[in-house]
Amino acid sequence: MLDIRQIAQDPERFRAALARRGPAVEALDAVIALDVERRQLIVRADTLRHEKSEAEKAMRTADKSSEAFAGFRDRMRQIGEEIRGVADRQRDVDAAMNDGLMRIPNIPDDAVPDGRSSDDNVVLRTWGEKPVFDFEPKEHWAIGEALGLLDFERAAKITGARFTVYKGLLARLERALASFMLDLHTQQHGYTEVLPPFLVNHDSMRGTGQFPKFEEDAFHVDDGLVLVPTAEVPVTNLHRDEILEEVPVRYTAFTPCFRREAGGYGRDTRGLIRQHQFQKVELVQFVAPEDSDAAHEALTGHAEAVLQALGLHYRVVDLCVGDLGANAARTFDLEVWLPGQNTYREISSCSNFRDFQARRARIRHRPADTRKPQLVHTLNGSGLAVGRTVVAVLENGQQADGTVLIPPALRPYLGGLERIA
RNA sequence: GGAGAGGUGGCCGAGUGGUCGAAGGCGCCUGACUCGAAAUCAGGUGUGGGGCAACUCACCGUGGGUUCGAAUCCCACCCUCUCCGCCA
Repeated sequence: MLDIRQIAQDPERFRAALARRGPAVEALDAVIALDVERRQLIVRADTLRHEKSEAEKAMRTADKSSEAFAGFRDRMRQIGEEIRGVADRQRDVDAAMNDGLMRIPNIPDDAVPDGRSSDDNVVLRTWGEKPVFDFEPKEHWAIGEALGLLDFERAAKITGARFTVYKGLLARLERALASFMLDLHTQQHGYTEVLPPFLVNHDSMRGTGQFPKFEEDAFHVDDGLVLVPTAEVPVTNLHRDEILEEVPVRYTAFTPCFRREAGGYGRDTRGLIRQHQFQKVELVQFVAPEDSDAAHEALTGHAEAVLQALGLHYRVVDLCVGDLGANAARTFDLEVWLPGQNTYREISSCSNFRDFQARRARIRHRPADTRKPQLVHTLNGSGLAVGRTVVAVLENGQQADGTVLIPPALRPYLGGLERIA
């Protein structure tokens, strides 16, 4: 959520920044108009309430059987009616303005490149090299099914499309990768491990910006709860409505993620790339505003460290405005090389939200100098998407004989196992 | 699921119809004392909104209601704790 006062103060700045995203600008004018009306109503209600409280002071000491007291009482009834009327309108206007604000996306950082789609993203750097094969590399589902360790058909039977059953060493590989990543982030990068609930309420979904715009993308269960689409939601909301004593705060969490993938019907129908349920190790940071750009670079580096340790070739791209998520001010994607698909695929998305989520979720800290609470900046990134890491390990480690070589760094987590056969 | 207790400022905790944005304590800030620190003493210290400002308004779990007036009374809901039942 953007700050209505900043918008009112300098609407042109916001208009220009949002125009880069396209049609989002129009919602801005409606919100500005509602804000003007809102302020007028506040002044009116405050004036009435002031008159009321002055009268109340007089009534405290007045003789309750006097004529003056009776006169006050009648006047007070009248004021009470007026206040109720103004307050009702105020509540409606406030709700409308707030709803509008909640639907306006974040303003992109000036550094975000122009562009309409992922084709316009800018490659910042590349690590490692494409592995060379003396045979035609297969795609991960072919490798997994040939080994008898991936079962899409039975998953479709017991649940439906876009679900998978992992078996044997592949199930263990997923578990090993998660442990490996969590150990790296907690021991080397200063994150505290968190195991949050996998169901959250609507307030949490609003706090991180998934709602109200993307309600149809989530799986809803009864009682108004929602299956988490990412650990970002429960972990960032850990500190909703709080004033943090110290920043930065860094959390990492391994959770399942559930997404309807509404609108993605034709895409990635085979394999593990686009599932309704997948697992992810997430990195979340709460930092002082002046530190968020540096924290963004650092967090991206923490995600990169996983790929480097696994020896997986990847590149880092700076998302253009057209590809940038609604809540983010800036996002760096990590794209791992998948030889079976002969392409780079997103395996991590590292975003700086600045105060956009913090304002929605009311997450603040006390700066040492002022002691006045101030909104923090929030950041998060996958470190990494575990299912897609399994894909990368399979496709990059595949051998001519159908076996898969395990990256050395991961072997301690698999009892020393060197290859999946 | 049943019975009971409770939700008040950064934290603990008092407050049962008006003089309560709220006693007291802890914590924190400033000053005194000290070479310095601790201890002690004095003062200060909630959050958010509106207004150029003086100033003003709201907020005691959430939402309604009663009343001239509600932290305080009534209703609904949410959450926490204790005991019982059930259960991985």
